[in-house]
Amino acid sequence: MHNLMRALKALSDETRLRILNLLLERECCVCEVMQALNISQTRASRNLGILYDAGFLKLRKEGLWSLYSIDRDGMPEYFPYLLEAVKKALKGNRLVIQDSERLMKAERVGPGRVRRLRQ
Amino acid sequence: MHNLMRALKALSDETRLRILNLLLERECCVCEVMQALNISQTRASRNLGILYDAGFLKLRKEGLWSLYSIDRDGMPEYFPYLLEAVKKALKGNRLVIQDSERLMKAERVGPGRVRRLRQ
DNA sequence: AAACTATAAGCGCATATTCGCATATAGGAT
DNA sequence: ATCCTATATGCGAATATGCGCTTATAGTTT
Repeated sequence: MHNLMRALKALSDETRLRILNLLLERECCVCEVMQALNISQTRASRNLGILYDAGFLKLRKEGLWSLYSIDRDGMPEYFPYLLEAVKKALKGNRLVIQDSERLMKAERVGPGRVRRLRQ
Repeated sequence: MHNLMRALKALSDETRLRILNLLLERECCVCEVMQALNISQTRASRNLGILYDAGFLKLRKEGLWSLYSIDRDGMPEYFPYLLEAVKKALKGNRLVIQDSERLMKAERVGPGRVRRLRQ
């Protein structure tokens, strides 16, 4: 019950739904999430952490980068139902389409350079 | 997206998950929920209302009673995935089993009499 | 070694959520 | 009409959540 609640709480937030949408496409590092959603580093990292703690994501470190992706093998057996619901509900959503488009243009550079690029 | 968030928020609460567990078995009035979960009238009513607003429940009035049940026909197409996840996750949970047992013994009497019975 | 970079975490503030108490509402009984 | 009953709602207090600012951590480069 507690794990279910944590999972549902993790999903019931716009930022985290948008992040999940990205990760349903492919593995991302924190700075790619920043760019795709156009949010701060703190916010990207925190919300990735919440999805991670809830059991949706796995983490792979590569140099300075933290690469998050959906943990299809490690998640509880009922999680795929939640992901399926999210996928269906977000289908065609304007915002998440925009995010996905920005992800394609995103570069794997850190927050420092992202900040410089924005100006 | 907003509807999805509201649905997920509605589900990410222990009281409401326990209520949903009852309604997955059968239609209930507010006072039956009170008895099964052993909670206050306010709390039962409020949380039923939240599940209702999120789109999970339908309401049928019968005299003084408000009879809530799962709105299988009226809910968005992706809701059943959420319900399936909840059902699987709660399977075997000690607390919800207890709730279900107390529901069987519950009587369709209002909070006044419930209060008297408790003492 | 020092300087730089990507990410994580502490802290404080603003907002949201939950619940109980009290009260309102509305149907039923007398 | 009044009284009783089942449910809903306004309000306030306690708690939780989200985010930005700042700083810490740890890997990389020079």
